[in-house]
Amino acid sequence: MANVKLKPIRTEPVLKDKVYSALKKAIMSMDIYANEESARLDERRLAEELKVSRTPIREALASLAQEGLVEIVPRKGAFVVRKRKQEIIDLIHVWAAVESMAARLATERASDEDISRLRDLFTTFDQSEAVHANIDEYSDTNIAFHQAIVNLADCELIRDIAEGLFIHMRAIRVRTIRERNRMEKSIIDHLRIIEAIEQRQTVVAEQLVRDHALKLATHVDAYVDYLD
Amino acid sequence: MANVKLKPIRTEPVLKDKVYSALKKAIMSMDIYANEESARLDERRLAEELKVSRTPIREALASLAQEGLVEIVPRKGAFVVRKRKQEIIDLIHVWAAVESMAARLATERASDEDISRLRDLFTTFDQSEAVHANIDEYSDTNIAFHQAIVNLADCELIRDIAEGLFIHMRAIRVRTIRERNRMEKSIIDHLRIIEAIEQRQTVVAEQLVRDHALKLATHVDAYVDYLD
DNA sequence: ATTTAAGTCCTGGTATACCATATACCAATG
DNA sequence: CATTGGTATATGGTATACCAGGACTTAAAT
Repeated sequence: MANVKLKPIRTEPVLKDKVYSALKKAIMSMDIYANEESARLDERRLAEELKVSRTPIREALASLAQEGLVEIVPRKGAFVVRKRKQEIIDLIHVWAAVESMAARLATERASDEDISRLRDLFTTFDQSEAVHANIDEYSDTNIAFHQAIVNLADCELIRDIAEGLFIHMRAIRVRTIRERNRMEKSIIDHLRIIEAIEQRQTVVAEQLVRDHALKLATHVDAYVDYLD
Repeated sequence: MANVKLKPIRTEPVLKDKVYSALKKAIMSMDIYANEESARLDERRLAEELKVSRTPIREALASLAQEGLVEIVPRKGAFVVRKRKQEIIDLIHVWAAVESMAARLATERASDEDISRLRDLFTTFDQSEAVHANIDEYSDTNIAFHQAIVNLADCELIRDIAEGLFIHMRAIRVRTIRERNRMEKSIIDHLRIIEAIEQRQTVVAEQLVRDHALKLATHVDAYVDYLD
C-alpha cells in the first residue's frame, strides 16, 4: 500500500479562530495611530455583534494579546496596542532581521518566475510621474513590495512573524513615506534589491534589505515625534 | 501632610497568566523530542491538578498555541508541538536572523561590562580539558552563550521572540552538539564572536553570528534524521 | 474470526451564571 | 461650590452547565 502524503486537511470550524480572524482584520483595517486613545474592546459588545458567547471572544483576545496586537489589563479590559516610539524602533530592527533573512532565502529558494513578479510590482507603478502625484498609491506598492519579499522566502514561520510585525510596520510606513524625500530614496533602494535578488546575490540582497529597513529605524528615531 | 509613597501594588492575580507560566515551565522542563508521541494536555486533568476551572486553562492554552508551543486540534485536544525537520530548519533561520540582529545591537548598545560577561562564560568553562570530557556541561554553556547575546541587545521584542524560538533551539542544540565535532567548531566560532562584539565590529559580529547559526541549519538539513 | 455498525462515554467547544473589582454618579458635609 | 465617601452599575474573571463530535467497545453479521 503506497503511503500517500496528505496535507493536514482543512480545519477551522472553531469559533475561537473565526473570532480571532475577525478581530485581527478589524484591527488591521483601523488606523491604530489615528486616534489619541487606543480603542477598547468590550467583550460583551463583541459577543453580541458577532453573535457568539464571551468564551470564544476571550480565547481570541488571549491569542491576540500573546501576539502583541492587544493588551489585556486585568479588570480593565482589552485594548488595541499602540506602540511607543522605542518599541516601534525595536520592531523595525526585528523586521530588518527577518526581512533580510527572507531576502537571503529568496535568492536560494525562489523561482525566477516568482522573482519576476517583484519587478512587475514596480513597472505597473509608473514612478516618474507618480513621484509627485500619487503618494498614496506608492505607499500601497511599497507595502506590497515588502510583503512580496517575505513571501518569496517560502518559509511559514517567517511569514507568520512578519505578519505580526507588519500591522505596525504598515502604519509607520504610511506615515513616514511623506517625510524627507523618503519615497524617492525608497524607490532607488527597492530597485537595487530587486536586482540583487534577480541575480541571486545572496549576501548583497540580504544586506540591502537590512540596511533599507534600518534606514527607517534611523529616520523614526530622528524625526518621528508624533508617537507617545 | 506627608505623602506616603506606595508601589503600584502587586498586579497579577490573574489565573490565566499563572496557568500560562506553569504550563510553559512544565513544557520547557520536559524533553519535547524524547518520546515518540507528543504529550497531550487534558483540560480537565490540568484544571484539577492546578485547582482552577477549565476557563483559565483554555485561555492559557490559546496563548501557548499562538506562541507555537502547543497545537490545538479541534475536538481532539491540545498537544505539545514537536517540530518537523523542515520546521526546525525554518526556525533556525529565524533564529539566525534575530540573533545576528541582537549581535549588531549589542555592539551598539551594550556596555563593556556586560560584554565582558560573555567572555566570562567561557573562561569559567575549561575548554581544553572538557572537549572530550564534559560535553553536557558545554551544552549548557553553549545555550547560555546564545541567550547572553540576545540579552545584550537590550531589546524586549528580540528577547521575547528569541525565548519562543529557544525552547526548540535548545532541544536541537543539545542533540547536535555531539555530532561531527560540532562542539570544537562551536567553541572556535564563539570566541570569534566574542572578539567581534568586544571590539564593536558591528558588521563582523552580525555576520559571524548569522553564519554560526546557519551552520546549524546546514548540519540539521544534512545529518539529522531523528525528527519526523 | 474478522469486520462493521451502533451505542455509550469521554473530551473539547460553547454558553451562561456568578463573583469581584473598577468606575461613575450622587449625596452629604464642609 | 468643592470635596469626599458611599452606592449602584458595568465589566472583566472564574466556574460550571450543557452540547456535540470523536473514539472506543461490543455485538451481530458475514
